[in-house]
Amino acid sequence: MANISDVAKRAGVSAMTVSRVLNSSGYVKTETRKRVVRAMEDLNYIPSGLARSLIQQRTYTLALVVPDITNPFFTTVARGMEDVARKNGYRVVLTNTDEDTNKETEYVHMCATIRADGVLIAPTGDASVVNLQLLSQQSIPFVLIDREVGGLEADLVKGDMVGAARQLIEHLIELGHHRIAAITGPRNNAASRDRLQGYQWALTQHHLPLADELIKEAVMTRQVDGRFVAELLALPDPPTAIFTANNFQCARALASLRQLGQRVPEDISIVSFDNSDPLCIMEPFITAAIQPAYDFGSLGTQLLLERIEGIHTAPQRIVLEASIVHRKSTQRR
Amino acid sequence: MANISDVAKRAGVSAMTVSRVLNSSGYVKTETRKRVVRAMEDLNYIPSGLARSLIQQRTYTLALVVPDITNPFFTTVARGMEDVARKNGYRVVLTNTDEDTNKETEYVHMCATIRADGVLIAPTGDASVVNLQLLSQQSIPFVLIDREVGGLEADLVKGDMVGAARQLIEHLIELGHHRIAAITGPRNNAASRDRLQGYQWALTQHHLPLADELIKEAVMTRQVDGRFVAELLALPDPPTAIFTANNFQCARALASLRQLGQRVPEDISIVSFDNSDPLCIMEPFITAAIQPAYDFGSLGTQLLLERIEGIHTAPQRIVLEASIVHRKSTQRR
DNA sequence: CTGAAAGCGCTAACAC
DNA sequence: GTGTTAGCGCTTTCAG
Repeated sequence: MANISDVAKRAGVSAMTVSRVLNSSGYVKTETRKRVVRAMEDLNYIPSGLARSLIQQRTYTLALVVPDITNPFFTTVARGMEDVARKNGYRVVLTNTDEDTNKETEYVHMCATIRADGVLIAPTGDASVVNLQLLSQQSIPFVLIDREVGGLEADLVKGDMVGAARQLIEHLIELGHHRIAAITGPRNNAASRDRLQGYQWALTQHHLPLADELIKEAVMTRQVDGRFVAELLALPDPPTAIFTANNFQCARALASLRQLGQRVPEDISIVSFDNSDPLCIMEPFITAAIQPAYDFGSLGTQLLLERIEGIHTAPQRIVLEASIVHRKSTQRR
Repeated sequence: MANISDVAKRAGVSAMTVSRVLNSSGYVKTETRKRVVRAMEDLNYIPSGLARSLIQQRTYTLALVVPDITNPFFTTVARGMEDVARKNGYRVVLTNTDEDTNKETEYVHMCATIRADGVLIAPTGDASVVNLQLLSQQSIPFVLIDREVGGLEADLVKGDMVGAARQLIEHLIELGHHRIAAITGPRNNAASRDRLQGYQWALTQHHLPLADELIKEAVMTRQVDGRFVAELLALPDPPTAIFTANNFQCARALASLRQLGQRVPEDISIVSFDNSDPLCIMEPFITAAIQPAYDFGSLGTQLLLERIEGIHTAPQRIVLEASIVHRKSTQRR
């Protein structure tokens, strides 16, 4: 692999002149430039990003740290990030924590090792605070997406999940449901807490009782426990509607319902979050709160780039509205 | 951000000793080591991967270049790659070409710039050959997955798509279908060609006519043209079954059918490739050829790592069988 | 067991 | 316009 002095030698100039051509900086005689360009082509020269980054103290690399790259929500975030990053001359490195705080630690460490210029991160939970501190220590700017971390002031782009959950539940209440189950994520995760809070507020405001047995705490990944639905239906006074807090929980709930011979929405209603996977247009039937995932990525990255350029100082909080999409998974009771 | 000589100074040793501790290479007195470790912790020292890679001429970074990271097939490939890479001390950088050969060129260039140690790539099509040559020029090992490139000898992991498509079509034929439509990908793409070939073989072997009007050439991404199905059904002698060549084509076909009031499988049967997205377990009803996507990633990466270590020399070809999963989208005619 | 010198490939700062 | 020198942060090589 040719390096800069190979090119310089072949063009009969110094390395510095080659560097100038490379960066279109400083003056280079047109004729010299041509000779240099020719030499670069002859040698298939591609400059080393490593050497460049080492001296410039800039890698033009951003990292995206998400809990599950197979979740359509996060792949959409990734696209939003990618687009903004590319437009600004940055690369993106994707990483996947599997909702595991230790893996997250590893990846955050990696971000430091590769000297990423900034990190967009959907933290696994409140325990992520140590990982974020690591980034701060290394003075790597970061922006949180989707999830806050208890007691941490930082740039953030999230959805108004309390409000969205509340609307979903109120929709059910208006349809006459008052036994509404919730399958949500773990409580050490701010996104889950918000969604559950919206659920609780709606019930409380409408003077409906909160029943512990109607709340199931599931994981946010694909490995959602399949028994929750059966347990709910086995209750003495079973729910007539189910609220699920994400893509996977909803899919699993639907599968369980089908297995148990329950029809949606005739026998039971269901609402969810983020159920927007175009792959599932085949059954576009879940009434859901759709968050603007692409904007999470693009706005988050813009914030991050501003941080990197050192433009503003006070942490910014961007809260985006979700849109409630009424489809066919709910029915009057 | 602390560097190696900061640590050295604090520990009262030379940079070299710190390096030895870092790499557990050479002898360091236990006591000295302790002092060094202490200093590293005090300073939150994280060594620069840039400087390290520059001198070692190894980045321990692999790249995965796929046409669509939102396709569950490729996210599964990514997981397979990630797992093997991590186990061997390598990082993975994911990139997304959107089935666009120019974007692919950019990303391949990026692989060279960051001095990736190797590349796993599902090429966009036959035109990708120039991109692969670029890699060869830069002596960056690569392994093809899923798709061959016309006239290029290279390491490869793919599925037996001809065979799998043939089986799917034969299944339909056995059910009494003889007007079978095919919605496949572009012909400049080896994977599409294989699938179409399997379709054609099956028909030919069973002495059924090949009808051009039954073959629709779609894109492989989400943006599948929605009119194909309507066009097929508008034919004087419309098909009684449809074969789609990937996830997105199948989803779009199903949506169109539903819109047109066609029931599956009562009115029309449908079979597909790779329809294994767990998110769609809600309607697990497509009879499909499921390729071992995870193995594409893991085996491909193993091959790649062997290449990087320079273990073997003759290009290896690994062809994996798909499993035909009979579900509920087909019916006797 | 530890250190000094050199250099990976590039560019910032200064000469000429 | 172009070249020289120095150094980014680390490791290799060789000395001690």
